[in-house]
Amino acid sequence: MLYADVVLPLPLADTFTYSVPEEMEREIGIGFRVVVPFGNRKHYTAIVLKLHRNAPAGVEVKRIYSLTDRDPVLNGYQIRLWEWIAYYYLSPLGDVFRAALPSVMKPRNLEERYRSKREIHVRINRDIADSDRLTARSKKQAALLQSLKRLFEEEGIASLPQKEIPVRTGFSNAVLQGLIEKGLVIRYTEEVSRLETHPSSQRKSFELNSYQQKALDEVNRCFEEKRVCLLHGVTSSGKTEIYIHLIEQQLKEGKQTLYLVPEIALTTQLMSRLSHVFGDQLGIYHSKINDNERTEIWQKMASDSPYKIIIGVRSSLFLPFSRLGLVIVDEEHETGYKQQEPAPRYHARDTAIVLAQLFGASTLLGSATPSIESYHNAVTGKYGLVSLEKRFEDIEHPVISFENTRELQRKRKMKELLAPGLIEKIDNALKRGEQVILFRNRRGFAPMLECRLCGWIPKCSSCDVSLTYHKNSKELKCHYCNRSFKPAAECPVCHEQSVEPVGTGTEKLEEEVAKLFPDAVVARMDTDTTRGKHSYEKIIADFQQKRVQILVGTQMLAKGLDFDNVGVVGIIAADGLLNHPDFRSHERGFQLMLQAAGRAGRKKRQGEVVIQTADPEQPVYRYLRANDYDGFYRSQLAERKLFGYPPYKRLITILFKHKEEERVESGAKYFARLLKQSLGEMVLGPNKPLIGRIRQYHIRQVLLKLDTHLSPSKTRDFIKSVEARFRENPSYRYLLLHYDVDSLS
DNA sequence: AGCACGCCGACT
DNA sequence: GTCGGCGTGCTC
Repeated sequence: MLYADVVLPLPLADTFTYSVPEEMEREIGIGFRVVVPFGNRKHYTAIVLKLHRNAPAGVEVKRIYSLTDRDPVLNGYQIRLWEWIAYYYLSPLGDVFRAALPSVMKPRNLEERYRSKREIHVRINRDIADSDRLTARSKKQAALLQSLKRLFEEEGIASLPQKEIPVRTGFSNAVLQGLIEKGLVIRYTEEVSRLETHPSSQRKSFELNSYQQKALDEVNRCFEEKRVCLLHGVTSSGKTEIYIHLIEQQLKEGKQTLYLVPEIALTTQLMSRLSHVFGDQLGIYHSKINDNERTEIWQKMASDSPYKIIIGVRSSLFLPFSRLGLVIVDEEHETGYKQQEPAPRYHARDTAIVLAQLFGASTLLGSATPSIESYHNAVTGKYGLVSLEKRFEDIEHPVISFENTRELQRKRKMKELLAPGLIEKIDNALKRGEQVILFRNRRGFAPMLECRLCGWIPKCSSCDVSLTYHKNSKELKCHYCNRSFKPAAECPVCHEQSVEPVGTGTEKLEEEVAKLFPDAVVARMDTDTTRGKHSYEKIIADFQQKRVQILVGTQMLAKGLDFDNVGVVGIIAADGLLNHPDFRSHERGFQLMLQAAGRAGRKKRQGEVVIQTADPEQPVYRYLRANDYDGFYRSQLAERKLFGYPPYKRLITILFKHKEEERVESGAKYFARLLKQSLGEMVLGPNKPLIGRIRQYHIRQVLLKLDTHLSPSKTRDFIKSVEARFRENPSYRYLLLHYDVDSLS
């Protein structure tokens, strides 16, 4: 008897064994989908991971109900990737399955399944010879038949969708109907693809300039020795062109490329550029495409004529590549690459490196502001490093200047939000016919107190992070040590009753700007104004086509957009970017400001960037002014070393949830105690997180700061053994618990 | 996850 | 007396 071990799309770590009906034995294989009964009445789509002849002991084995496909949906590489993710991110294999496949590919009942799209087509009936006689009394029918013949011949096609006939030929449906009734034209249903096709319109890629060519050569040389290479290229240095050349090399070798982009809507410019070059060899897999389209991309990838290039977000890692040669992770520092909820909480950049390794392929990480981790890996020689410092077409770096808002406040020189110096620069830019972008971050999700005079923000006395203001309890809380503080109404700097909660600010900024520059058209871009499906593109297009002179918005504006007429970029409340309560806040603030600054610049004139801050002496601004990524990196690294963060430690956050607060509290304490027996000081907490209760569930967290020399597999085995011991205690058996490996905070 | 089984309280 | 609440256990 043949047995199949299958994985189910449920949060279960184990596989389940089913017997293979005899008639299925020859068709089934590893990576095939099957439908299996599970539990008393349910059927699930499962995937075969193993075939064997060992009858499992002690359980009644059920039969596989049906085989879903004639070919496997997964290949061996995918299965190994799933297993790695489950192991490394401490998540059940079933969760990996759920994350990997589009949901129509794992239907929960027998009726619901993927259906191909059908269209009514018409074609000419070639079997009828005497068409002239049949249309002799109908001029229009004869003419339509002629024009159809011509159309088909010109375009080298055999049929057209019926609904396109009136538009393409100018004849009404009634005329067509006449031809159909006479049997001269045949109507039939055709299975069509949902995927857009876009023939390449630009056969050749651009020539590289000498700097780009040099960088490309270096990347290639680097791949001879190392699997991973970091391309550190300043904004507008033309990284995309280098990517395109690398992809072309892969095409020549018959290899596939995966081009990962962060989960942001701002990649439309990039995607259309790539599809111009690569046409139908390129598959696009982003968050807006629906499940049926995903399924068709998947099927195409599993077929024998797969896409050669996939550009996509995080989940495109799971597509069934067969000859992967290169993975590009663009904007590798973006935190959106880390999946937060639900499990598996994987990091797409790190998973991409593993995927590439499975194929013996190379990985190129690209960023203007690399993550501290990646840059560290490059500097220490684990990755190769290639720098690209010249901006494309000799656009110069923008000049960065600062406005000290605390000083200006004191001298009563501030307008509401804008410093006089910035107002003047905006005015000049507008007079020159240039455009302006103003950023103001939205702080709503982490409310703080702030001195309205000097911008002072209360910080935790032992953790050096800003405190979060809790309206309900009227308390200030520290995310890290969980201490709470009483808010002082008096600012310790100004000695005045000037400390107030701060809210969001783009609307206010828009108002002020509109008042100051009544002749300019002002637009705002934030989550409120981009709710509609195309509102986003519209705002961008309006700005690009210069119908808008001043664009006000949140950080969503900073990423991935290329404009060519921006004279001034203003960052209004820069300090707010740095005061998020976690150890990456300076890194993120720095990256964001540098990216925002990158929006400034024109072909002829140097762009200007104005940063408004209450504390221009902060080191991060010093590095920003000098455009000194390296210095910033070193300062961050020193801090990370001091406080025990990556790359010096590996973080694993363990979250506990239960409806009874005492139960989570004691459970988390018990778990931490068990961990401490081996890991000692590396175990921190449990702490009550910032949001201590979600949906009736109380939460506690334990943070592991693991030494990097510890064996990852032994550590995982140990954690799992602790979990098993923990579960032996009946009062903790149903405590929910999950892991976040390489957690971001 | 999702379902059944089982043990306790408030209802026709 | 039963209906149904959710805590507990299990699914090949």
